[in-house]
Amino acid sequence: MGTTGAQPGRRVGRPRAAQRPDSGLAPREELLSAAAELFTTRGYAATSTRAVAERAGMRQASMYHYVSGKEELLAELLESTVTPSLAYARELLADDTVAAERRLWELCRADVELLCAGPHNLGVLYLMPEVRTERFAGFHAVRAELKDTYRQLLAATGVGAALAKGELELRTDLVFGLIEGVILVHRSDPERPVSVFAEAAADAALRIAGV
Amino acid sequence: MGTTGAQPGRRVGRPRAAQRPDSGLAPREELLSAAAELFTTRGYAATSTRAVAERAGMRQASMYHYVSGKEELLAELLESTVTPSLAYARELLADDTVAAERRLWELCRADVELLCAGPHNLGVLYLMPEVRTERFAGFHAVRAELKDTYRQLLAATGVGAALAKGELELRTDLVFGLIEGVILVHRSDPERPVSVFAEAAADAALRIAGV
DNA sequence: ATTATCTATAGATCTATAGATAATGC
DNA sequence: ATTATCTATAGATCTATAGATAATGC
Repeated sequence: MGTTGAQPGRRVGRPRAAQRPDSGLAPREELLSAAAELFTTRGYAATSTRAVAERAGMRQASMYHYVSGKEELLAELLESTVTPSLAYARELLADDTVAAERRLWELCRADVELLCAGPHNLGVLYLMPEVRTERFAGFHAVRAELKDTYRQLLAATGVGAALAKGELELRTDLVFGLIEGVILVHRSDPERPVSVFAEAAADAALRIAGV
Repeated sequence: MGTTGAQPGRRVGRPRAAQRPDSGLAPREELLSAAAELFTTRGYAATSTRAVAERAGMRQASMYHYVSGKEELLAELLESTVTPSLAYARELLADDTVAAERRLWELCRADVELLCAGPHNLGVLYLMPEVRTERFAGFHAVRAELKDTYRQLLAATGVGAALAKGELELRTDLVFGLIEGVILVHRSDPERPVSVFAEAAADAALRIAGV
């Protein structure tokens, strides 16, 4: 510990120019949180390093003490959303005490919950054109594995087992697309309680899958 | 005519510095087409006026002869996609010789077709954070009307008539969200023939609606 | 001495305007 | 004369680095 977690009072290093109420977050986390808010609301390219740093309570140049630049912030935010998803997906895939239909439903529900939860709608990051570049290959790899787990779960259902390869792919794409696209729905009415919404989306996903 | 439509050969005004094979498009259309390609692939903020102008075959400054700036290009692209949608939606809403279920399906199908068709995936424009700003109020207004038409069609179905208000809104949001989100699915596999894909998406939408 | 910050700034953009130029039209 | 372009550029960014500074740690 030590370096993480903001200690109150006596801190090493030159004091910040504009100090603000202690957020309790370590500087790097403050930066990530600021980036999450700004990237999701204004977009990645439209957000300057100055805006991120200033919102995290430090000057623009100080940011480089913690991260190599804007790209690193986005890469980390992307991976931090998709990695827990994949971990849970694998757990579900391995658990054959529960029917595949039920596990697929649960995966959908959990993912919507994850994407819509948190103070900022991290899911919208997935939709940004900038994310498609090679720079975020790490994220893409994890995401592809997640999608493959969806496919395997779908194939394990009664209906799925009977599908031709192309048809299975299409349905996987539709289900996965619905789950990721559902962020847009959430954005259109953020008041709706996430848990109810996540269940409705999971129901919808299974209907789309034809399960 | 006259000012629209590129005449071959003798054209008024200083010749272009770098002339290229005549696209057959009027300069403004060339700019819109260039913007469509760049905005959809790289994102709005990440696309410079220079990139747009140069791709349209003219120098950066010349662009201002035709448009007031980047925002106008985006505004026009947005409205040009949603307006035909709304026109068709109203036609369907008025046509009571066909069952509401069937009309809703047809609207979904046509919208997916429209969003995915064309050389560039215009639908992804809807997803960009920049679009949420006041500047694009015109687009938002038309889009809201389109969504309301979805709602009315859904309410006119056998199932829809029986729904409570909140439930109807949720299903409208899910259907509308699926249709707009489906762009992501298309993007993940652009090879799939659009017409087949559009029908699959419309099927999925009705299943989500519970119709 | 080490650390976390700061200020200052170089160099690379990017947007929008001013004013020149090279065609056709009359 | 009118038009469509061009070149040039001012002014506003924005990113990333260099080097100074103000704390604590030893």
